[in-house]
Amino acid sequence: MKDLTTVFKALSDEARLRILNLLFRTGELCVCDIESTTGFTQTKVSRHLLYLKNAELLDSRQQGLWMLYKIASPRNDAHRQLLECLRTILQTNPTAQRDARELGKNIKKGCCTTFSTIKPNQVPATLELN
Amino acid sequence: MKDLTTVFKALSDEARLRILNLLFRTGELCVCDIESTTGFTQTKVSRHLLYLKNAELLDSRQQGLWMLYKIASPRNDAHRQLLECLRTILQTNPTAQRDARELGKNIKKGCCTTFSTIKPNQVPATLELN
DNA sequence: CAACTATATTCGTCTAAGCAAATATAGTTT
DNA sequence: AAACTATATTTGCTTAGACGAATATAGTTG
Repeated sequence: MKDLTTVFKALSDEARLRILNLLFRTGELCVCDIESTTGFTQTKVSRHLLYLKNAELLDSRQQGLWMLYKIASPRNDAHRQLLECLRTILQTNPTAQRDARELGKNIKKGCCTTFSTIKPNQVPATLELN
Repeated sequence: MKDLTTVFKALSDEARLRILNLLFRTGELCVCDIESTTGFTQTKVSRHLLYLKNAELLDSRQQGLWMLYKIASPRNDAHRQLLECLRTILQTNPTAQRDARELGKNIKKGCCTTFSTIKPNQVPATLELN
């Protein structure tokens, strides 16, 4: 039960839900992309990413100076179901949709995501403006 | 997004998850059934039930002196998916399973659940002792 | 209506967790 | 190696929320 409360605690904060949403809609982002899209301070983004990673909601890998984060690959069926549930819920959330549009602008301007799986010329449909 | 964090905050506490689990496995319970099964104080059970109800995770109805709580009926698709996800996750959790067995004993002894939908002679399979 | 019972609420205390600013760490470039 | 950059961690402060004990409320029974 300890694990479960850890996961839900990680989800019980607006900043963390917004960060998760960006990652659900892109695939992989560095800290500064999240910073510029949300307007959060660097400390705040970094702290919350750690929180989400401890709850096994995110995986990360280092790419040179950048640390790239993405939604965790599912550990088991329950884990997979939870992640799918989150994706669905965030899909229809107004704040989450607004952030997605903002991220779309950032990517088109060509920010750090050039190091990530998403290139400026490959903006996914869910991020398109309008 | 405010609503979402409210829901996950409600889920981010072990006591509340244990209470939810009992309700997923029975259908409807009064406060004192939850008290005797979990060993929580009356204040604690009552407070957490309110928390869960505010998050629209529970519905309640009054039956004489007793207040009966049950898992909320889904408001929409996302809500339904979340509740199903929770049910699945709790199904395989060791603590949740232990509580279910404890509740099974209580029901067989015939506690307040005689006022509820579950009668001592109708203990559901998921609550059977071995 | 008075005693009783199940549940809800208030109160005072204590711990967890959020935040920004400052600092540390580690990879990169010159 | 020195300057630079992206990210992580520490520090000190402040707020949210968990708890039990005590009390209030409201339905029930005699």
